[in-house]
Amino acid sequence: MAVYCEVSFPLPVVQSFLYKVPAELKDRIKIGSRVVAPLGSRRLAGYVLEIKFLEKDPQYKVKEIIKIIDSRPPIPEGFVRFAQELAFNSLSSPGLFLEMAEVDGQEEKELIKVALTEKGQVETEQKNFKGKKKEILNLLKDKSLTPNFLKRKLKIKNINSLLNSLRDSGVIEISQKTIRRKASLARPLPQSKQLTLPGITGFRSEPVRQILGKLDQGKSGQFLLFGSFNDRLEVVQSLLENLRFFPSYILLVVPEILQIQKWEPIIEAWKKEIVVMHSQLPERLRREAWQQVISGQRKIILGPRSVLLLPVQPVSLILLDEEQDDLYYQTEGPSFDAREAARIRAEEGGLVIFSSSYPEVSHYWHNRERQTLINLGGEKKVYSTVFFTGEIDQLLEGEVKSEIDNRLISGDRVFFFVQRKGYSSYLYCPGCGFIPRCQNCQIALTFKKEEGLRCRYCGYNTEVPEACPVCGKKLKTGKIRGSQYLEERLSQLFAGQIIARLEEGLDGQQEKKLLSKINAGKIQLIIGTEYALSRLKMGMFSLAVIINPELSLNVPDFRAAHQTYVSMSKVADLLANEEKSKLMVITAMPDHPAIREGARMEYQKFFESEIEYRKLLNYPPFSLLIEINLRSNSIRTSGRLSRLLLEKIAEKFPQVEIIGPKLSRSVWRKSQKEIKFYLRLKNQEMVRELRAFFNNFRIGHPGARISMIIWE
DNA sequence: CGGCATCAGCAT
DNA sequence: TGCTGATGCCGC
Repeated sequence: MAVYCEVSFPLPVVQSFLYKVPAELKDRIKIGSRVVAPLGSRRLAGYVLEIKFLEKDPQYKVKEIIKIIDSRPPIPEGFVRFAQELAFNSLSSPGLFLEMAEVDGQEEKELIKVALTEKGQVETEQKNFKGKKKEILNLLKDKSLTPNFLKRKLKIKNINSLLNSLRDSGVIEISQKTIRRKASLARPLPQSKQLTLPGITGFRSEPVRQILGKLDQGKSGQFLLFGSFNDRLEVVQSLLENLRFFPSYILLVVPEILQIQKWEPIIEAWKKEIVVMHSQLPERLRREAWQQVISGQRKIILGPRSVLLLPVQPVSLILLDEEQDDLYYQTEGPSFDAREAARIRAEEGGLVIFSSSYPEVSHYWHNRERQTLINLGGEKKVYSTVFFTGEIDQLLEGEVKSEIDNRLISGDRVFFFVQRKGYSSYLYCPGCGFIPRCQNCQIALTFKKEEGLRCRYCGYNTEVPEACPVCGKKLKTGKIRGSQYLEERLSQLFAGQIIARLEEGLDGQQEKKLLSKINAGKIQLIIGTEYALSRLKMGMFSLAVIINPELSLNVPDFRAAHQTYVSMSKVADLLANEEKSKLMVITAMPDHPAIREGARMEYQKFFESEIEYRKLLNYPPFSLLIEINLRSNSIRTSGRLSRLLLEKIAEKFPQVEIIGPKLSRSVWRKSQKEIKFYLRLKNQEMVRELRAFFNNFRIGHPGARISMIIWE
């Protein structure tokens, strides 16, 4: 009987590979070992998922492991299982997640360098080559370079075929050497004397008792902590106090690095115990932080979703703050849903606390049903709300203007929340109210003289109709007032005032300057889109004006109302907690629950009406939606794949309803198109089967970049 | 992902 | 015929 092992590589290849373990490595190989193995013509570092004993080789030919990298201990088996489960759920490879878990990087790296040979020196002088080859040789004249550098510098797609042909004609040589780095050694967590929890103390004792009660019984589980940010912080503070001497790690997760600053009170209070970790930390600081973590000196880790992939054990508590935030699943790099990752990690015996002032609607519903909802009560903020249904131009000259004038005189800041940057126009029929809409997304098409009608969501383009297709009248242009329009109007009305526009497209420097001027009170009028909300401090405004929030109800997504509610509440959060604080909403739909309750921060009222709507339309939580995204460089390949995929789903899962597909823009690379569709399921039952099906499909089509998000 | 084969378009 | 970029398949 020979020893074999299953290896996963950090490549976007879902399947693992079987290797034979040579006799001399047999005793040292473990689950979680890092090994070097031949794959194709390459030698690659991968991770051992499984060790097997087989009588003989399977059908295909099996290669041997080259060596074990044992400069640090193997990754704990529990963590390997976590990576596997997460990879299965994310249609990704365990190896990719395990690689992300190596905080201080690989200790061995292959460095490839290209240099001219003597023959090459001569031939370059003689100018024997043309085109790209000539350019490569010229660059190599005085020094050797890496293939990647050449690729970027000369914008060559297929650098290796060029280099290989140059090497074959003997003018260059390609050398390879391994770079070694010192690895940090993980030590076991120092044993603590305290093994059971102490009597619960602290201000927020009731919810804390509820949470810790479960932990004390060694059970895993989850809670939804609903309440204002400050109330939630108090609970966290009390949890940390009670867990202070508990021998386990605590992960505090925020949706983006920017949000870490909101946690300053906790960071300050726990200076000696907490560590902040994220990718933008300089290399040296990150290593230092990691040392403090693995030595057990600091057991509270605060950071973005990547902290969920830190191989620390045991983890007793994971807090996912602002759990409704899209950034938890829409981020660059291997895609995974942080909420799911947190849930899986907690299966080893930890607790997950999802936390928010405006939880995702079905999440709230499920937790209420399961009685895992911890309700700290809504916002208790003092401010007044006014709704206007009129035209913004007139309002800006009348009531709204005098209000703004007052604030400017008393030195306060005023925030204007707009839906988009720039301008945009649309067409409508003055006779019957017809608006040309996108045939895919059902949202109003924007109108530009030069390019006609275009969908800002999927890019669908069409010509301007001569007349209204319904009643034959001539179409008119309507205008949506974006940030640019507003800036122009405000600068006319408030001559002499500096106006800041905080929106996508600012570079880091500009943004910093603007923010520091705003914070210093030098700029009092601030216009911002969604982008501005997480960058401005809470409570720094005395007046906020929300302009046409109903536009965001238009996006073709069943979560549109909730997202509108969230951004309205976030604007309200920017107001100071004072009698004179005022929120003005200019909208055509003052009675829509998302707008009415969003402005007042009445989450539960919004929830009650939204849940009715969900029930009516059979959206989650009353059905389960799987959102599938297919990404590719060319629409043709992804189109072909999506057709194939949908055909197979229809065949294998006839009871599943397919919604879509439609074309949309990638959130991260806006130029990249993706194909999106939804599958509607009655309940959880078939989810695992569908996941297996998708993973299988990926093995058959390794080029396909598919991601899936489950809304239940 | 990266290596490798294959193909089409284009310049010789 | 050879160069070059694009596309697709595969790895144990």
